[in-house]
Amino acid sequence: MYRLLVADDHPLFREAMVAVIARGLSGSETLEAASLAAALEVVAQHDDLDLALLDLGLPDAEGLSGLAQLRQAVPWLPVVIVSAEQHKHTILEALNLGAVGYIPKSTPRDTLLVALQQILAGQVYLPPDIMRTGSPPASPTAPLKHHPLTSLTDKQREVLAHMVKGESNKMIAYRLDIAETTVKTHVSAILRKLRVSSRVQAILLASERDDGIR
DNA sequence: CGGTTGTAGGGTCAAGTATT
DNA sequence: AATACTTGACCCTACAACCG
Repeated sequence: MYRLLVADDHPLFREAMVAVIARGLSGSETLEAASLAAALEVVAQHDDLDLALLDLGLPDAEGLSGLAQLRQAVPWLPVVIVSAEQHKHTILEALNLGAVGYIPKSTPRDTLLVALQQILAGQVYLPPDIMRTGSPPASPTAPLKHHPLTSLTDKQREVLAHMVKGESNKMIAYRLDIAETTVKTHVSAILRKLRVSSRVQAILLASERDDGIR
């Protein structure tokens, strides 16, 4: 079915992840790595991997450098970060480096399975509670009038508000009674004005300044 | 399905010109 | 000088076609 790589230096957590995957994604094969070097070795030997779960605390990788190295080695392989850290800027940075998701280690087993299924289906997973609360923004004292969100038009803010709710372009088009292509254009403009490269990053930015889109 | 590019219609505003 | 009209630039919105 699926072939996944779990890269974590804690054997107990690694084994727990393997057990959860075995139970929830029956028929899947899980490979293990206790270090970044081992993970790079595994991905070099297996070009049929569907997903890699990468811990940020690997002994031979500092912070997100492990993700960067993995992405550089196998750009085709989707990588999801599994970490105890839940700072929003770290998540944003991981997404910038090409991660397809971010799963906190505190995630319940069932939620973890839903997240993995979502990611394997080609979607991006982010924990909703982090998107709502998260860490303070990089410039907490920056006045709202200088926030890039204020440069958005009313319609663009309306579209962004629906994006924050997790709605697809198709759903947003239905809600606003406009064509889907129109929504896409708005999204393009939003990404350009917010200086981000994906809708997920725009959503994270918007959720930091929730009042800025209302 | 998400995103980009090109095109078109409509609204706004400043600048120029004509009229009173 | 004051007012009204015209013009052109610019922006927003919407859409189709296309790509990955």
